[in-house]
Amino acid sequence: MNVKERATRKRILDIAEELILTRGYNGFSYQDISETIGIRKASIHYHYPLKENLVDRYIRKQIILFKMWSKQVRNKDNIEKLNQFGIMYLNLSRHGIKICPIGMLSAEFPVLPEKIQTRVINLMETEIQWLEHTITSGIREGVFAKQLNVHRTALIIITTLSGMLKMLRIHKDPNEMKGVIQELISFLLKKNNKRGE
Amino acid sequence: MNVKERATRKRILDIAEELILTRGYNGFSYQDISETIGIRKASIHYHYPLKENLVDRYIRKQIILFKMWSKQVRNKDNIEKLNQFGIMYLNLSRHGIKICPIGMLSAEFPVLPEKIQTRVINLMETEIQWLEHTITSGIREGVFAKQLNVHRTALIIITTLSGMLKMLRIHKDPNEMKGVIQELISFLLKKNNKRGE
DNA sequence: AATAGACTATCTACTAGTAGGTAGGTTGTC
DNA sequence: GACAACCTACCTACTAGTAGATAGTCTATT
Repeated sequence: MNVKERATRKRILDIAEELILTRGYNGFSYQDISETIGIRKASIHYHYPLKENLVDRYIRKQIILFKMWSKQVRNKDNIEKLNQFGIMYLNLSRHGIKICPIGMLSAEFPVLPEKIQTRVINLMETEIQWLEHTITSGIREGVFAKQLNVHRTALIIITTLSGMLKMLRIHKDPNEMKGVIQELISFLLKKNNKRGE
Repeated sequence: MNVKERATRKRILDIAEELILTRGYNGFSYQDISETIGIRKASIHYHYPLKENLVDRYIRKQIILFKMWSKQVRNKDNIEKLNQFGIMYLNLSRHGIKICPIGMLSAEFPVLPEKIQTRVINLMETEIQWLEHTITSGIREGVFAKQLNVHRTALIIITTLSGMLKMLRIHKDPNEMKGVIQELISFLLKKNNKRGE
C-alpha cells in the first residue's frame, strides 16, 4: 500500500542519513540498514535499487531542506542568520556522533561515484552561495567589515563549522562549539561594532 | 637484506600515506598497495601484518615529523610560524588530491579501530598544543589580540585549514587557500596592527 | 459480486567481487 | 644453512546487486 510503502522508504532514508553522517558513504552497507529496519537486504534494494540512488536521494533532500530553512530565516538580520546557520550545524551533532554531510562526503570525495560527487558539489554550492549572499548583504548594511573577501569568508565559515563537528565527536564540548560560532561572527563584524579593541 | 627491507617498508609507508590521504582508512586496501608497489599482497602483510599496524606507524611518523618541523620553525616569529603552519598544510595538496591526516581520519573516526582512534587524538592534540602555545606567545608579545580565546582560536585554525584542503580538491584554487591563510592570520592580529579598519 | 490480471512489498537464495589475513613453500644473499 | 623477503594458494567474512518465488492488495472486466 501507498502509505506503508512511503513509510518504509522514509524509514530507510532516515537510517541512511544516520549511517552516512556517522560512518560515511563507504562506511555503511545495505546490510546495516537491513539489520536496523528489520527487513531483508533485497527489500532495501527494491526501494532503492542502487546505493547511489539512496545516497543521491538523501543529498537532494538535504538541498531542498536547506532551501526551505533559508526561507524560514529570510526575515532575520544577517548576524542572526549566520548564528542560526551555526546552530543548524550544531544541532546535527546533538548526540555527538554525526557530522555534516558536506564534511563527511567531501572527505570521501575521490571514492564517491561520479553522480554523488556532482550532488555533493551542488549541496556545497547551495550553502556557499547563501553564505556569500548573507555576508554581502551584511557588508552593504554596514554590519560586517567591508574589507572582507566574501568568498573566502564563506569558505572559512563552512569549513570551520564542519571541522568543529568532527572535533566535537572526539572532544565532546558543545559549549566550545557555540563559542566558536560567536568567535566566527565577531570576526565578521565591523571592528568598532561590538568587541573592537 | 636490511637495506632492501627498509626500502620496501618505506615504499609501502609512502604509498599508504598517499592512499590514506586521498581515499581514507577504509577507502584503500592492501591490494591497492600491492598493485602500486608491484609485490604481492601477502608480502605487504609480511612487513605490516595488520592494516592497523601500517596506519598506526604512519600516524606515529606524522607526529614525529610535526615535532621536527616545529623545531625547525622555533626561531621564527609567531606570525611567521602560523604562516608556515598554513603552508605546510597547503603543500599537502600540491597535486590536488590529498587532504590532511587529521581531516581525513577524524571524518572516519567512528569506523576506525580503537588503537588508530587513540593515535589520531594524539596527532590532533600535538598540533593543537603547538597552535595554542604559538597563539599564547603571540598574545604575550602583543602581536595577537589579547581577547582571543586561545583554545577556540587553535580549533578554528586547524579546522579551517583541514576544511580548505577538502574544498581545494573540489574547487582547485590554491591561491584561494593562500588568501584564507592570510585572512586567518589577520583575524588574530591586534586590530591596529596591519589591516585595521 | 466474482474473478482475472497486475502490482507492491517482501522473502530466500544466489552471484561475482573484494576485504583482511594466514599457512607454507621458494629464492637469493650473507 | 640460516634467514630475510618474497611467493602461491588459500580462508572467512563481507560487499553490492540480482533472480525468482510468494502473499496480499488493488483494479478493471464480466
